[in-house]
Amino acid sequence: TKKNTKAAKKEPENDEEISDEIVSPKKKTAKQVNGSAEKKKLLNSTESDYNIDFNIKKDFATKIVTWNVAGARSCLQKGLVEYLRRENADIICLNEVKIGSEKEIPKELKIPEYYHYFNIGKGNPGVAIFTKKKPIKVTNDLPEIFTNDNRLITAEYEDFYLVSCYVVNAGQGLKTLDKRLEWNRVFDKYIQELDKEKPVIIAGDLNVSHNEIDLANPKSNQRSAGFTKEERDGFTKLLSYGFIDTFRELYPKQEGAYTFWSYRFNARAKNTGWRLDYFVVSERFMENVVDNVIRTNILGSDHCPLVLFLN
Amino acid sequence: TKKNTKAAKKEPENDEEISDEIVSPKKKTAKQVNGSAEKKKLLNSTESDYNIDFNIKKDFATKIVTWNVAGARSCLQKGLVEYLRRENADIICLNEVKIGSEKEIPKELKIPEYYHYFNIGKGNPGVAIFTKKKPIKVTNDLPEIFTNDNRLITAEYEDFYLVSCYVVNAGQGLKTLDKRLEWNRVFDKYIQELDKEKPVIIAGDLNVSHNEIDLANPKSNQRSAGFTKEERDGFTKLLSYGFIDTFRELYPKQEGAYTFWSYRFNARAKNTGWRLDYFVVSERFMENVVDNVIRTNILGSDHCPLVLFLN
DNA sequence: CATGTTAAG
DNA sequence: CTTAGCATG
Repeated sequence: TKKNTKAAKKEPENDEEISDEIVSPKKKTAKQVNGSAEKKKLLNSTESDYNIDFNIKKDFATKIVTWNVAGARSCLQKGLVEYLRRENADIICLNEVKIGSEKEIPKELKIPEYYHYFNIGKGNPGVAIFTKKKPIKVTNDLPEIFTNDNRLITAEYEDFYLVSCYVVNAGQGLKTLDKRLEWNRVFDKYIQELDKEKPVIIAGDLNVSHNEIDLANPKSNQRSAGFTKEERDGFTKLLSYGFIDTFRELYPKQEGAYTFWSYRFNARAKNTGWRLDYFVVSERFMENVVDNVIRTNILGSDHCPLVLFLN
Repeated sequence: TKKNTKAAKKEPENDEEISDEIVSPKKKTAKQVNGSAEKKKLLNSTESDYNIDFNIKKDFATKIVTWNVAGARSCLQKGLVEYLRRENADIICLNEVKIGSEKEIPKELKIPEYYHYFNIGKGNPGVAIFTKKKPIKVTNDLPEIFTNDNRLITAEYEDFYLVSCYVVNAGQGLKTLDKRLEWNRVFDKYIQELDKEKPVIIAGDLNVSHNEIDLANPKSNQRSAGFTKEERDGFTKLLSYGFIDTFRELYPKQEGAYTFWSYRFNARAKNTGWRLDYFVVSERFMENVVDNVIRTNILGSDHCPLVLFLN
C-alpha cells in the first residue's frame, strides 16, 4: 500500500496548464463585490484543512470523493476546483451540477489529470465523474426507467462498479414520494444485478437520513422528505441485499455527523443538519475500506464532501 | 423667483430623523449647495457631480427628477437614496421599480421629507412618485385601457399635472409594437384631456428616440424597438397636440446626449446610447422651464436620471 | 448583461 | 436561503 503517491498522469482531455492562482478574478459589478469578498478568502478552507488527510492514520491506495455541489458553476466561484486539487482524489463524483448542456460546462471544471464524464440535461440535476484512471466502461442512468433523468453514472473498474447518483427527492408535501419509491425499486434491482458481477460502491446523495442519529431534528421531520418511514425503510431494504453504510459501520455511535444543512435558518452554523450523502458498499468489499471522512468544513454548497479511503 | 427656498415641511409619513450626514434638513440655495463641503463620497458620483447643480446658472424654484431605475431594489444597493438625497428634488419620478407589492418596498426607499406614491403590481414595471408637497390628487394608469399595467401616475398640483410614465416597449422583433401604438392612442387622448384643464408635464421613459440625433446608431436601428417610424411618428404626433420636448428645445443641436445605454457591449463606456427619457411639457408651460439636465454620470441603472428645473 | 420571477431543494 | 431557468428589457 502506498500513500496516494501516484505518478502524475498525462492530461487526458485538456491541455491547459494548471493555474497557480487561487481564484480567477472574474469581473464583477458593484453589487457582486460584497458577496465575492467573502468568497475570496479561500472560501472553503481552514488551515487544518490544508493538510487534508491529516487525520487519516492508515495507508490508503485509492481515494474517492463525492459531493453534491448544488450547482457546479456557483460552486466553482466558491473554490470547487481549488478544493478538488487539494483533495487530489483518484475519483471525484459530483452531483446536482445543474448544468444543462455540454457547452455550458466551464472549462475550469475539466481539471487536467482526470477523465471527465458528465451525465447532464436541461432542467435536470446532473451528475459527473472525474477519474484519473480510465474506467472499463461508463454508463448513464438506470436501464429501465428514469433513463433521461441525468441522476446516475456507473463507472466500471477492474475491482468494482462505482455508482454515483443523486436520488429522487420526495419533494415538498411529499409530492414526489411515489416517484422516489419507484426509483428505489428500480435502483435496488439494478444494484443487485451489478453486485452479481463485481462489488459495488454507491456514492452520492441518497436523499434519506436512515435513523434518528442521522439528523438533528428527527421528531419534527417524521413526514418531511428524507425522513419518512417509507424512505428510511427503503434504505434498510437496500442494505438488506448485502450492502453496508460505510460511515455508520465505522462510526456507529457518532452523533452530529451530517452532510447537508439547509441554507435557511442559519442551519449550518447551528449544525441542524441531515446525513443524506453516503458511501454504501457491497459487504464483501468492506474489508477494502480504510476510512470514510465527512469534510464538514468544506463550504461552497449546502452539502459537504465525503471521502472514501480504500486500500 | 426664489432659489429653491421652501419652508421646511413637517415629515409626512415617517418620523425618522433626517441625517445631517447626507442632506441638511434646512433648505439651501443653489449657491449654498455649491459652497457646502459635503463629506460623503458616493459610489456613483464624481467630483463634478458632487455640487450637483454647479452648471445651473439661473435661479429655480422647483426641481423634478425622473429616473428609470431598472429595479429599485437593485438600484438601492448602488446608491439610489444617496443620489436622491443629494439631488434634493421637489418631485422624484421613478419608473421600472420592479417591485411586486407594497410589502416588498424597502423602507429605505421611503425617504423622509417626501410623500410616497407607488403604482406597482406583480410582474409589471411599476412606477413611483415621491413629492415634498402633497398633490391635490394622485391617480394611477390610464382611464380606459392598460388600467392594470402599473405604468403611469398622474399627480395634480396647483399649477400643472405631472404625468410620470413608463411607456410600452415595442419588444424584441417588435412583437408588442401593436400594444405600444394602442398605448399611444389612449395616452395622447388622456394627455389632451388633462391639458384642457392645466398645463401638463410628462416625465419618464417614453421608449422612443425621436430623431437620428437622439441615438448613436440610427441607421442600424430603423426596425428596432424605440426607433421604428411608427414610434417616431407617434412622438411627433404627441408634440403636434401642443407639447414640447424640453431638452431638444433647449439644446437643439446637442449630439451624443442619451439617457439609456444597453448593459451589453460596454455600451455606456462607448456612449452608444439612446435618448428614451424625456420631459415633455405643454407649450404654454415652456416659459417656466429653466433647464433640463441629463445626469449622464449617475450610475445604478441602464438609464440615467433627468432633471427639470422650473422657475 | 441585468433584474425580478419561478421552481426546486 | 440559494441555484439555475426564464422572460423582459
